[in-house]
Amino acid sequence: MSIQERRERDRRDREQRIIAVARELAEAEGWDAVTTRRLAELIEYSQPVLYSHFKGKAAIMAAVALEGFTELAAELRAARAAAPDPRTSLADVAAAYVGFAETRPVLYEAMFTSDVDLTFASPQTPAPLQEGFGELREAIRPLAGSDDVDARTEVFWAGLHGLMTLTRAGRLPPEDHDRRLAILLRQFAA
Amino acid sequence: MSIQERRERDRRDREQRIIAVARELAEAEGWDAVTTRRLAELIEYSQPVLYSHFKGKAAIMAAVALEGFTELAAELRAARAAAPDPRTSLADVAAAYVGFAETRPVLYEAMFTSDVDLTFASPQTPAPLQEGFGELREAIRPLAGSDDVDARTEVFWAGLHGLMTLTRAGRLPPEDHDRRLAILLRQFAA
DNA sequence: ATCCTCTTTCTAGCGCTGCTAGGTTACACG
DNA sequence: CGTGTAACCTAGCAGCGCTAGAAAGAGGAT
Repeated sequence: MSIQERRERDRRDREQRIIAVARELAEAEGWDAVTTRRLAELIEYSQPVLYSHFKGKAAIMAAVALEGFTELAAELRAARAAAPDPRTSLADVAAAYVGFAETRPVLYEAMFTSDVDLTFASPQTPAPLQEGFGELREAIRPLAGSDDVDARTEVFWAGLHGLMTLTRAGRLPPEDHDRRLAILLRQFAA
Repeated sequence: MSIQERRERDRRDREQRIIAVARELAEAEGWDAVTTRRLAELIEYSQPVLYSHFKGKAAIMAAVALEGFTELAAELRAARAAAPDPRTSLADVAAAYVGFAETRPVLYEAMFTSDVDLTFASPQTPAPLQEGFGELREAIRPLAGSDDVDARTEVFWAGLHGLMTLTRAGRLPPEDHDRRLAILLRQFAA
């Protein structure tokens, strides 16, 4: 038994290494630099080994994205927990979201812009995704009024996401970012 | 002179054909299907001819995107012009924006999600881009209150853009789309 | 200790991509 | 009717994601 256990452990370790290396490479040189050949070289195995762990390159990106969702959820939770009252809670959670997108742009890209197939808004949705959305929702809830909380959360999220993607793609001038965020917050705090 | 004129006209025609064919191919099979080889085959010239018109594939996509911006601006203008009073004008313009993104998703992708290098929010910004944004701004203006109109427009735009991209990427359930749009509109009509 | 088996891993290669160097063809002009 | 130049194409480079089939290695049985 122990031998097989060791093998499975080694496999899991190697899989983790693939994910970690893919992430590091993406963060250092962008997703375009993440090729199966370079990944193989970095993990010191041949290319086909990657395909014994993942269905393809997209699946590797999805695995990195999942890590991102876990971290984002943790940061949103921390921001909400640290907020003194519900009034500022939304601003703090929003700031955490924006901070995440700004400091980990490559991760954000894999999570939201690239079309890795992670199911959203469904029972099969992985837990970290639901948790992240949940933090946003709880920050919105006290301010939701008569609106459906989920729908209102989705709209707020879309606002944040739109601001981040348009700014990063050079569609919005970065210098006015804070002012725009303040306007968005005011719309939803009212 | 006439000969050279004819040649220049032919060149312009061919350049337009490249753009048109790229767009058709993208709309029929998606941007992944738009390869330089297939484009060359469709315009019945060899591959290098493309590079005598455009710096590379990205530049071809940018040209298609520019067509998209022109059409979007026209549709937004029409929607605003047809709106009876400023109160409904924003809703109509927003509906036109959403309609554009939904009926021409491939164009929308080239315009906003792919990173073609078109300068935004700058004096060098091509006219169609400025016009499209201008239509949104004029629809927002009567409702802006004390906010900076540009900033408020940008936030509203980000909201629309976020809703469209998240929905298209499968991050938001399509069936609640109208409800979300209504919430966004209410936030900005207040 | 040796053989066999089955898993793991690698080598090699397919068909594709964007892009370009260098040779060929066609055409306006003297 | 030659000639210089501009237009164009053939062929190929280096890279991509992915995979078939050979080689190597580890475990169990004799």
